[in-house]
Amino acid sequence: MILEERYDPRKVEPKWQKYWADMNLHKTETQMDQKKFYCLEMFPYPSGKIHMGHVRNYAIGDVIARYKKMQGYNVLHPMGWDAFGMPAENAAIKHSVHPLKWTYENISYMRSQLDKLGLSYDWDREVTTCSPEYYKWNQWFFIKMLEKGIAYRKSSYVNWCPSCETVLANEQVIDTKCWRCDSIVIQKELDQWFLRITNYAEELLRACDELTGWPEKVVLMQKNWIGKSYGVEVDFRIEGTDDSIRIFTTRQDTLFGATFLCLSPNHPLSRKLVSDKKELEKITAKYGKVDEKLGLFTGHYCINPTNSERIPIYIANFVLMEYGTGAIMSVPAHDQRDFDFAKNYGLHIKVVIEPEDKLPPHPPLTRGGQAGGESYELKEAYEDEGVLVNSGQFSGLESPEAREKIAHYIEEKGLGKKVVNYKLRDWGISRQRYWGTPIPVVYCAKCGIVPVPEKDLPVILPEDVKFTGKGGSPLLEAESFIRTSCPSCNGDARRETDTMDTFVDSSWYFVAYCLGKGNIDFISAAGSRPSAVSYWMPVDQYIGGVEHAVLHLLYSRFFTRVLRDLRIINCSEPFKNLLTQGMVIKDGAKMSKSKGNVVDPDYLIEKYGSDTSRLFSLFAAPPEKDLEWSDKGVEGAYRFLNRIWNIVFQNLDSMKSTDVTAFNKTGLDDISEAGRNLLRKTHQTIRKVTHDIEREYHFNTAIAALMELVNGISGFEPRNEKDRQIFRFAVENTLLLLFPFTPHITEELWHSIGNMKSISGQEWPACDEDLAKDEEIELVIQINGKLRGKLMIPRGLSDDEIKQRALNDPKAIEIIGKKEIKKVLVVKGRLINIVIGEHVCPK
RNA sequence: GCCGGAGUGGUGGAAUUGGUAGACACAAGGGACUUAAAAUCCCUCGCUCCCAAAGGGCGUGCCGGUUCGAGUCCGGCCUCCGGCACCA
Repeated sequence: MILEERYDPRKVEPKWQKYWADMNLHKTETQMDQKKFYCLEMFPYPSGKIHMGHVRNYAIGDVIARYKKMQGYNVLHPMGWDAFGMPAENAAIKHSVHPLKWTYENISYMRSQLDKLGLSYDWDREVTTCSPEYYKWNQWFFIKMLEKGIAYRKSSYVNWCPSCETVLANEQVIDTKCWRCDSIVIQKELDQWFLRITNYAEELLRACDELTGWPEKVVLMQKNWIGKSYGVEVDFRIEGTDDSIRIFTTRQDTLFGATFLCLSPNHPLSRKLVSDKKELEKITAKYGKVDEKLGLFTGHYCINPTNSERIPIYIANFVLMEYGTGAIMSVPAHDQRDFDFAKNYGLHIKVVIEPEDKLPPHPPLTRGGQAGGESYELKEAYEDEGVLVNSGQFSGLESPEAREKIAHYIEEKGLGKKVVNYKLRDWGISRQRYWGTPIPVVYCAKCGIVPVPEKDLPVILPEDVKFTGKGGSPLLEAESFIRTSCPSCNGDARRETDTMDTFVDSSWYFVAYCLGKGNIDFISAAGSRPSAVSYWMPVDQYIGGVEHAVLHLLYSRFFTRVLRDLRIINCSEPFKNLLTQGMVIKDGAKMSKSKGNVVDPDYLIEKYGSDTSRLFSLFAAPPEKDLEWSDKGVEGAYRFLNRIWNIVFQNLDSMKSTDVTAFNKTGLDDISEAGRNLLRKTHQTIRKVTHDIEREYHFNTAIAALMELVNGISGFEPRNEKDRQIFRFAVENTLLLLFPFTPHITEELWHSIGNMKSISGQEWPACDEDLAKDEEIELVIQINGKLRGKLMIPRGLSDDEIKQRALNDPKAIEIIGKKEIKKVLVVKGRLINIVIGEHVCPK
């Protein structure tokens, strides 16, 4: 092979991309007897073109995949398309292009972009979520969940634009207004499908502690999202009726301080207790509005079961129906929201907790004030824990103990019970949209809701529909789709027109990759254990943006458990290790079209090639941190690759004629000092690069180490045969170590020096610790902790010898003078610290 | 408000368990080559005192502490970023 004088990535990169494809080098087989590594990057939404965030994400993944492969793992490294979603539908409305066409054209273009990046994907395993072959299994899982009671139907609220007559996603509601027509968005009640993720709340929470390969931050976010809390439910009898209101609280230590009770406007009792329905409607309309705290007195009272006090019942817009019991006791002295509310409506404020120290900054609280606590003025609620007062038999206890005792008392007296609550809600998956997986049920006048039988799956999403952007989902107009017969009674029936949330698609795609294109089949797999899935799962390394820290990752953990319970999979956690890469920033802000600070990957690849683009993305910051884009930095990366190219080109003849296989450890005595240094540096670099990749994938420092090695090589002039061997050894190892980062140029140079086989099949270099050892070390001399000198000493001196040398150092002698030496500390291989007194030694 | 994370040269970032702060780059300045430029190569590059060198002082957001020794550990602040946000 002939090496061009000048490095031209436009020639080099397509050549090797074709070579790898022709050789089928990235095809992966399931081989049960081989150690495996499943490397996965979050698949993209085919929005049109890839952006720099993708480049970074996939460059990181590709380095890991190629590195693991060189280490002898059987690596699964797949890619696919998260292809259902709203932008396709928006494009249809705006540009009259069918979502299917739009999506597949985008996929085709983006696929070519990924190929240009030289990513080592096994495309035989590609998944496209909008293909019937794929979404059939969304439907099948849904049916299975329906059978198991995990999928269910209930009424819920959606964002609704009255003008467009359509449902809006949260991100389409901008400042309470419709994104397209600026109408005020209202809440509309609809029957929708839910998945009972809350069944798994406890398991998902507990297993968080086993996610040791995840960033702590993400684990914490998941825990907070699940939001477990311990408390009690207590019944408050409504005066003059047989009804009672059940409230939930975590602060039962403040129970004696409850001076009123609040119901959610959506609470079933609200309609019963409020006679003025118009007022109730007003409050209901403001339900969930964060800025206003509104209340409505019901005219009814209830009895605080602990102290028999009669307290008013209010309806309050800020009480959530979805959490706890939809009713709360209000303790204005110890909850700021209740405090504000009480001030607003002139309600009693009764202190039942005092701070233990009773010191400012808390407002002065007079112990034993008159009953009701009106005798002093509070400026704000005291929300911390403390000592109970005005709490009957519990007065004098501290909050934690009081909570235990009061909870026990409540259970004993039959007033309520201890409960655990979670913030996690069931997952609503119904979307009133076209471009998604049809939910496979039919509605029959006689039989009600009937699931589509497995044999009739998939329910195909019809193509001939109209996109107007008005009047809800285009499926509502698709008569031939809607009209069907009931699978149970054969009578006329209507299909469900809602489609599934696209998070369903991405909750199991990593399992689909294990089976491969055309082979996804869980029917024959259920109950048995398909070898491919059990071999590959879990994903060993998952890489993606932190924006998916909660939803996608939590849904995937949930789905994996459902699949486990269906005996399709034999692990509970889908992702063993997770790397959340930082954003790509330019001029201090996230790249976005509106800011005009985007860098176009196509332009970058055309100008510098993908190797340079990859190298810079990996060099400029460690993967988990944000990456500040720098055009100049890209130039620097390009320059570095050029330097390596030039080194190889300039030494081509000598390298070709040097047999590096004859090079070994024997006969090193006659090597020149420069040769010895380069050899040592090479081994040290092997060690450092390996170490940095292993330690949290710190590619930036690994690349820095390679730059140092290249600096060493370029300053080295071989003078004899041994030198030439070392030179070639150093260059070959540079190429091997650099290969996962910049596969094209290294493959080119690898072949140019006479290697016949692909560099991708080579083993990862091993460091020879003997050869990596420094012969001399630099001894740092500190006096009283301050750097005062440096000394080269041979490796392996004893502490005493080191002390002698340091104390004999002229500079040390000068500074120490006649002062007393109090202590001498030797830190092996690093430094010596001589501690001396302030004054001249008296002796 | 609550929960996280981060503050290091002109810039991006290094510094493995407390042990030489600023690796490696970028930018800048100077030089070589060239008719010239680009490219390439070489040198300088935290601040400061000193004509300069030698040498000294200061320096990892701020204040204090522990230690022979602190970017790293502890306490208290400040600033920025991210997540959650009426969850009772």
